[in-house]
Amino acid sequence: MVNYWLMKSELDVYPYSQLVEDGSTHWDGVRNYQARNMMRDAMKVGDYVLFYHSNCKPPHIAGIAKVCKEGYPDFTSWDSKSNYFDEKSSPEKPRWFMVDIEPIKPLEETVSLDSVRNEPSLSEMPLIRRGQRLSIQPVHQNEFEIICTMGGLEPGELE
DNA sequence: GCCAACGTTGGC
DNA sequence: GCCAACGTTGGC
Repeated sequence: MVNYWLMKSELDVYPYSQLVEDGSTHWDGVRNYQARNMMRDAMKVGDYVLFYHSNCKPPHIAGIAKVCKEGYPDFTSWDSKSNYFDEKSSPEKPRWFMVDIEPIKPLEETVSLDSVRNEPSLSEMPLIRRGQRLSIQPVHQNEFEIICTMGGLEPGELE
């Protein structure tokens, strides 16, 4: 069964356009256990991802991506030169995990945080809950489809 | 196992 | 730059 997710990325760190340029990317650097568990245990190849730009005005959902590789150890965690280095993680005992994602389609029109907030059928999304900082969040299928539609895409015409 | 101090996220 | 929310750390 296909699941749906939202992943946050700071606009000036890794925008959706960079994902398009790269063709795919490994989602390294997540150092939060809840987010790790979702990547390690729950995210499956073929799951859809809303790609969210944070730290910009206005914050918004920029495009659709797809999981193309399931949870595996985040090798930056044992690279002492990496910003994401964690001395408690090793290839033998990895502490952190990541997935790979690939772009599917940018939204025709980005969907701002405000418009999510103003859409009653999206009122349950953790994204708009005050103080919600999780960088990966589960999304319901109907929420995913509503956002696609708001962004000018037919949910059915995604590959 | 409690909880205060501290760090990070991220909208505003 | 501010600050609310919340996760983590570490002393006890």
